[in-house]
Amino acid sequence: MTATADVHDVAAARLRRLDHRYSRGRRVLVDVLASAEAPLSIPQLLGRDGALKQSSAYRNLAVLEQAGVAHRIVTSDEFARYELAEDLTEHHHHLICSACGEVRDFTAPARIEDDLDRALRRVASQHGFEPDHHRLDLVGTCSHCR
Amino acid sequence: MTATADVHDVAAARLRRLDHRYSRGRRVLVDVLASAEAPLSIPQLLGRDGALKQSSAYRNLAVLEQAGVAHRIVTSDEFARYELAEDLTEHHHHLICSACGEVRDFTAPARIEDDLDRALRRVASQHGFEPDHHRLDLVGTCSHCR
DNA sequence: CTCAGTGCAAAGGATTTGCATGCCG
DNA sequence: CGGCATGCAAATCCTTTGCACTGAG
Repeated sequence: MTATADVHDVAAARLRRLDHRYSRGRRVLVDVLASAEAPLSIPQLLGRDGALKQSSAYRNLAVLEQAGVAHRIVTSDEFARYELAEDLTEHHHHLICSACGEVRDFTAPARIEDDLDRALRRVASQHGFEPDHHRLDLVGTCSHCR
Repeated sequence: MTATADVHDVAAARLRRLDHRYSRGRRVLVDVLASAEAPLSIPQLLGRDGALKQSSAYRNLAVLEQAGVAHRIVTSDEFARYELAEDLTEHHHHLICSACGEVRDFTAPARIEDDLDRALRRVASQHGFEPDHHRLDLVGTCSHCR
């Protein structure tokens, strides 16, 4: 599977749908996000590819998020972090280190996910709430900060 | 039950432990948080009690969080929000409206929670991660914004 | 050609901090 | 009294925006 190529195809298509171009800067962002093992902050993104410029990165990440290509998450950390949209990766959750702010991906057993989804749908309907997605994070201290 | 009084006692004790005083401003913050049905942003807090001053509120919420009395949460919203620490309320989760940013509390069935805890503990140990707590949010659109 | 995308520098805005004053212990 | 707490205003710092320029279609 040429997963990365697929991601670019999808990204281009989703941007086109909103009359946006899949420019070099946006492609680089998607590349970096696709090769990351966890959500990245803007400083981290800029650090991973010197061609990225701060203001353009902010702008393009906003566009990518609008288009459903990228997803923005905030921890208690000072920076927002970005990752590829879930349907471009796989459903996963985050280990968040409250000491250093780092985030790491993990997946939960399917049975847990299923039960959770069912329960959340029930709760949502009780509150007249239209569910979009759930967010499950484990907050604690990473092995490095212990 | 004089739950609110208890909360103040606990708050005072936890602050004292760090050589901090349970001043008037801090008491007011705890009062407002205790009577709220959801996490509140600083503007919301200031609005609920005119005696609260912005800079002191920020400072005192930071102190209350350090002391384990209050808990800070961030949504995709522009403001951070505060609620009482979980052991002063009861374990709950949040419905987060991605349209207006409002947050509402809900609780999940005990079986779900138990399964989740077990699964998360397993995942954490696999990653050499020291778990503190989990965070489960349901993101979507509230009845008001639909 | 035209108009979205880019990059620099300046502006915004939530949060933090300096400093003089007030108040609890 | 001594030191933390307070409040105003000024400073910070992540993020957004204005504007002139570049590049994709």
